[in-house]
Amino acid sequence: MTRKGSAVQIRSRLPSPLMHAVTGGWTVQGSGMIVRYPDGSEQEIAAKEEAVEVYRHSTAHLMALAVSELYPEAHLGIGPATSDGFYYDFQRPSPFTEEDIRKIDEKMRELIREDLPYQPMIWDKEKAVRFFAERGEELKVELIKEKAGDRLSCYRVGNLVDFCLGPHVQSTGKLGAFKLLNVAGAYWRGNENNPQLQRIYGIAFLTEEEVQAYLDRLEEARKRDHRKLGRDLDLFSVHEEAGAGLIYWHPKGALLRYEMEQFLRSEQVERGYQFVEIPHIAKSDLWRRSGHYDFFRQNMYVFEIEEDDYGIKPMNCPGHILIYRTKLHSYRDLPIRLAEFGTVYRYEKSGVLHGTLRVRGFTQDDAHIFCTPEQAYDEVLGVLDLAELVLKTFGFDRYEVDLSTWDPEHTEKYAGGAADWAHAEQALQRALEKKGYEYRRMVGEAAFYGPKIDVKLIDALGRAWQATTVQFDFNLPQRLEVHYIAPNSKPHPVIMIHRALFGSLERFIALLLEHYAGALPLWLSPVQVLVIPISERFLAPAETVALELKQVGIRARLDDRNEKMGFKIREAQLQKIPYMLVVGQKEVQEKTVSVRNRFEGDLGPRPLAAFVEEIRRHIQQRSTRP
RNA sequence: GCCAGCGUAGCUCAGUGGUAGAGCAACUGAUUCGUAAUCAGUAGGUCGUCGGUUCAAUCCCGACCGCUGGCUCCA
Repeated sequence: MTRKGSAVQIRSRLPSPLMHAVTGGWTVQGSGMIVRYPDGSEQEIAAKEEAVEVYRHSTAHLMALAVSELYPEAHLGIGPATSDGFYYDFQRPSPFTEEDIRKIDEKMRELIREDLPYQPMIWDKEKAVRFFAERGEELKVELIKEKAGDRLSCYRVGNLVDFCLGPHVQSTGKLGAFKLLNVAGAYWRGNENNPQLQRIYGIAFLTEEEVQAYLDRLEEARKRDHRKLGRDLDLFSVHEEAGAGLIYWHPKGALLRYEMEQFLRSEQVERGYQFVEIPHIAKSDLWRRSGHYDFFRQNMYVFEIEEDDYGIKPMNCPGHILIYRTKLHSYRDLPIRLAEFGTVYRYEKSGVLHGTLRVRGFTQDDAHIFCTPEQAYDEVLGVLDLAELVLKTFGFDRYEVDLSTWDPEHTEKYAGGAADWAHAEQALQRALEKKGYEYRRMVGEAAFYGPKIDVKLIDALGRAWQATTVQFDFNLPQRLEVHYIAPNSKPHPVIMIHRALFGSLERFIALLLEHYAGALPLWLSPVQVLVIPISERFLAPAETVALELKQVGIRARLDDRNEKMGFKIREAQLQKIPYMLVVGQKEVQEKTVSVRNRFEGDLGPRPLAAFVEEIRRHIQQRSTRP
């Protein structure tokens, strides 16, 4: 799963919207779970992962049975296991209330006590279709018609019969460690145009302890929620009167962004990137030519100035292209790498907004690489190298890598020709393999304009969010005539690679906060050192200490409030300030400061110069700890 | 956008068809303190907004705004 020396992790194939499974604690040989296959045969499952999946799936059936008994008017959708539980979709005229969920939970436990068997049956397709049609289970009929062969399996538990591949546990008495969590609307078969069903989510594990552990972790996750940390640490705010999905960065948050930008700016300059700046709005002429009005208009904010239509930029690419196009470029000039911390605005549906993870205005650490086809592979590799440095520097060791390719069945949906796509995919794939990353190939997941590599990071609740992205673009160079002069002195279309490493600063900061539970690495901490005089009598020497720290570029603050030291330390701890320096009688006499670290507590006194040396080293090295 | 839940002081949360409370934070004063909360006092809310029902609405109903968990979509 994890390649030696790298840190790639692929999550289970059916991700839950909630958290990952709690693992560990499984010591017995074999799972001890006997499952029943469609042909009636039984077998003990050895692997815990498989056992728990069956357990969850059977719990989903149990829930469907409970629902069908309590609410006979409810019809069945699908009910799979997820990475930490299960869900089942129901079609019902009135929504499930929280009271309904409680009743369903109770009913399930009652049915467990009845120890009802899961009985497999092999039916003819015709019989199954008739059976479900008679029961009014039209969704099941649709599924069977589409998915089943001539013979198919169904399972009966109580009065519930479900079209299902199995296997299942022997009887409901084997189940019990579960909890129903919430109800959500979910479109039938994931299509927005289909009717919306009601999905009931639950968690299920092999033991009650694991269920509890999961709930505890949910509670823990709430504490590292970036929205809470952002407020508590005074980093950013969102304002109802100003609009949803628009982030206001406070001084401390802005400082964090500044540090991140400084870091990445210098790394990019070292690697031959050049920084540009472009306006935030452009006339519709540009968006029309770029194709954004055809493909992205529903996400754009448009308005009018003196009878001309304008659009706020949803992407930086056309702007960078305008700069590239101001002169003819020889193949000798390439690659040209134009970078910008570019703020873009996109209309996002209100229901998808989420803290700073999904917003309507955000700043990308964007760059566009203009190169020749021959240079593409090296450029992609260079981007991946830099991406790895970024993720490592910020302490991320858990991420997913996807290679999104086009759908070869529907090539007409895409810009660019087959040769372009093949060449680009190969460059991406070769670079991934060179880096030794384990990745998932996502066929048909490419943008219409080109294939891409995405790196996704995981939030506190286990949800994956795209950060780094490397995308080829066959659309813009063509539409906006982006060329270079080849050795044969003819213009050739340039290869354009769009890339972002943080993805967006807003999103990356959210993930960073959740990753560190707010205790940001020293070099990123808005306040690095808090100087605490023991009482007002030592205000003057403490002030001197703070001043000396500031003079050498350390972000130090003095807590000059008339409070007890313990109180100040408590607040500093809650603010996750990396170092606290206590100054009192002893320190003044001995010409030292007493150092306290947020993780290690009191480290004792030492000369200020020694402390400065140590902390500057950590800052310079961008240590992720302390 | 859709489904469900929620919106009371800066924060966390009580509460009621008869115009609202606690803790923390803030402010004032006292205290001058040795590694996660010193004590006392003061002030602070058109109960998200707008409409409706009612003699009377923070509470009941509706719309809108915003937030949360999903779905669809995405950096």
